[in-house]
Amino acid sequence: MKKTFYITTPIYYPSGRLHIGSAYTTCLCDTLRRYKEMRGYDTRFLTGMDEHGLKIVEAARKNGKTPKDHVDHIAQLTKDLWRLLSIGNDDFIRTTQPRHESVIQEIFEQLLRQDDIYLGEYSGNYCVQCEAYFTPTQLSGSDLCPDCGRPTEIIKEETYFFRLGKYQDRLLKFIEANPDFIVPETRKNEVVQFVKSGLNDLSVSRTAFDWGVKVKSDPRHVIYVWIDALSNYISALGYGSADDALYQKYWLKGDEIIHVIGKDILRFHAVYWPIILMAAGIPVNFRLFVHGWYLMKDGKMSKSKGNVIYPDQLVANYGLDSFRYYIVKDLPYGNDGLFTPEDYVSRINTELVNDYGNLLSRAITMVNKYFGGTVKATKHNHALLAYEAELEQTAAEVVASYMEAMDEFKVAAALAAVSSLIGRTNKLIDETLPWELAKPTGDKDALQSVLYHLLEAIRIATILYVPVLIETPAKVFAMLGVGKNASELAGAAFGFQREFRVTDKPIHIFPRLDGETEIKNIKAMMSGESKPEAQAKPAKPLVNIDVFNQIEIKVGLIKAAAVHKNAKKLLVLGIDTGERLRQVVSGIAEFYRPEVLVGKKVLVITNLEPVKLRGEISEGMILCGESPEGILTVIEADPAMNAGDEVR
RNA sequence: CGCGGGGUGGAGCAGCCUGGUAGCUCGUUGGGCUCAUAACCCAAAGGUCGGAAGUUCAAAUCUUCCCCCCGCAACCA
Repeated sequence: MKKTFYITTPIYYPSGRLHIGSAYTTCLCDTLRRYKEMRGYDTRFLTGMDEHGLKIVEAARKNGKTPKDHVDHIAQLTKDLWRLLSIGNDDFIRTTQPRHESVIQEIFEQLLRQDDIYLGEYSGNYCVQCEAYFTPTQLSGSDLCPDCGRPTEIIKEETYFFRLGKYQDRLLKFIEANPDFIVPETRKNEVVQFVKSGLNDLSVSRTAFDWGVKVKSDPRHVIYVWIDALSNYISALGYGSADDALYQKYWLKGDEIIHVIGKDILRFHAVYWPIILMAAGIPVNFRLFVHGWYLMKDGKMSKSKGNVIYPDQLVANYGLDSFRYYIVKDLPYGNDGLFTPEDYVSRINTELVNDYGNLLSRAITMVNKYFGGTVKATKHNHALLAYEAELEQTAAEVVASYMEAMDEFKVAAALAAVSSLIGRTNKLIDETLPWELAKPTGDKDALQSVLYHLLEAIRIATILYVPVLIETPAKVFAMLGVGKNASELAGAAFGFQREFRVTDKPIHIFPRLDGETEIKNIKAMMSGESKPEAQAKPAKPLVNIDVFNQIEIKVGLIKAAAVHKNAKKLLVLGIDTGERLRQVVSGIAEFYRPEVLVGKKVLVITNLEPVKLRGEISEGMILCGESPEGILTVIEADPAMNAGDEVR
C-alpha cells in the first residue's frame, strides 16, 4: 500500500487578476506534490476558488455582469493560468458547485442540531444608506456614518453564531499534542497566543446579501465564508456525499494532509477550521504550512507604484521553467522575500544558465570531442581519484539533504543543495583539467572516468530538479541518453548509470538573458505599460440642474492649518468663508504641509452636514483634483476673488 | 502602547528558540583556466550584527528601555 499525500492551496478569492503571490503558493504545492509522487506516494492536489460573498456581487455589478457570469469568467482565467504554469492539480473546487453546497448545508445543520450553532442577534450601529455596520472605533464617538455622514441606527440583526469558545481548550491541547500541526513554529506561537486570549462566538451567517449557500432550515440566511470556504478541503473529496471514496482514502485513512497557506489567513485555518472539524466529528489530521509573501521593493504591490508583476508575463518572456524555479527558490522558508527584476534576471543567469546549463554543454562537448560521444564507468589509478570520490560523496550528501529539506517543505533549501552539487561538479573540471588528460602524455582512463563523473552528477542533479522544472529534465535526459529508470529518484546515486551515449549536438537549455535589457523589460511590465485594465470608473448618472443647485460652494481663505493629532492622513483647517470661520477636516495631509496651505484661497462646499472625523468636527469640504494615482491637489481660486464669493 | 513583521559587510537574506571562531547568494578587486553561453575555478577586501543599559567568564543570540522601517486596521466630507 502506498502512503497517501493530500495537499491543498487556499481557494482564491476572485477579486482580480492573480498575481505572483497566488502563483507562488500554487507552484509550491505543485512542486511538493511532484516530489511526493517521486517518493512513491499516492498523491492528490486540490486548488480552487472561493466564490461567494458581497464583494463578488459588487464586483459583478460594476462589470455589468451577474455574479455567476463573473465568477465563471475568473475561474476560467485562473484555470488558464494554472495550465500555463503546468500545475497538475487533480481537482478544482468552486464553492458555487452543487457538490460543495450540499455538503456545507449538511455540516451547518449538524452543528445546529448539536447546539454548536445557535440563532442570536448581532447589534450595532447600522447605516441604512451604506448597508453596513460600524464598530464604535469606526464611529469615533459620534453616531454618524463614517461613510456618508448620515446618522446611524442601532439595529439588531439575526445571525447564527458558532460557539468557538466551547472548543478552546480542546484546540489548545490539540496544538500542544501535535507540535508539527503548524509550521514554522513562530506561526504556531502566534496562534496559541490568540486562542489563549479567548475565543468569541463567531458569526457564521448573513442576511444582508444572498450570494451564498442558503441555510437549509432557514433560507433567509446564507452561510458566511468560514464554514463555506474552509470546508472545501473535504467537500472536494466527496465528504458526506454518496461517493466518499476519496474522503475515506485521503482524509480519514490518509497518511499526510497539508494545507499550504499564506500568513494572512493563518487564523482561519489554525483556529476556525480545526474547530469546525472537531464539532462535526471529523478527525483533525491535517497540518498547516504557513509561508511568507512576495514583497516589492517599494512596499506593497500597486499599479501606481509601478511594481505589480503578473506570472503570465514572466512566463511568456522567459519561459516556464525559469519562472517556476525562481518563484519557489527565492523565498526563504516561511519568511517574506523581495521580488526585484534584477534578482529575477540574475538568479536565472547565474544558477540556471551559467552553472547548470553551461555545465551540461561543456560536459557534452568534451565527451564528443574526446570519446566520440560515449563514456562508461572506468577504473584508473590516477591521483585524481580523490577528487572523484569527493564528488561522489557530495552527491550522496546532497540527495540526502535535499530529501530532508523537501520533507519539511523547505523547497528553497532543497534547491540550494542541488546548486551545491552543480557547483562541486563544475569544480571537478578545474581540478582535473580534462584537456591535459586528453594530451598524448595524459591518462585516457582517468579522462573517461572524469567525464563519466560529470555526467553522473548532472544526471543526479537533474532528477532532483524534476519536481520544479517541467520542460528541462526530459531534454537533459534525452541529451545524455538516460532512460526511465535512471531518471527516477531511486536511481539518484553514483554508478546507477554505467554508460552514457550523449547527443552530438548539445543545445543550450537556458538561453542567457541580457541583464540590462531584460531588467528594463521587466520594469516596463511592472509599470503596466502593457496596458492594464485601466479600471475606468463608471460614469456617474446624469443629474438635474436642481441637484447641482442644492450644493453651496464658496471661496474660502485658509487662515489656519494643523495636522490632526489623531490621524495620519488628516489636516484640520480653519477657513474663512465670508460669513464665519469654519473648521474643515481634509484628507490631504500626505500631500501638503499645513503651513503652505495658510493664505490659499480654495473652494469649499459649505452646506454639507457637519461630521466628526477622528474626533474633530468638520463643517464642509474643500475641492481637490485627484490623479489616477490618488494624489490630491487643492483647487485654488483666483486671488482676485474674495472669501465668501459664491461659486456656481 | 491598536495588531503584526523587521533593522546583520554595497544589495538580498541565514544565524537568535538551545549564548562561546558572524555564514550564504549577488556585487567589487586580484589571480587561474580554455571544454563551455564574457561562462567556470581560486583568493582577497568589506560588518563595533539599529542605539543604550543589564544578566554572564562570554551576547547578533537572553532581559529592559529607546530609535527607525514595512504591512494590516483606522482616517480622505
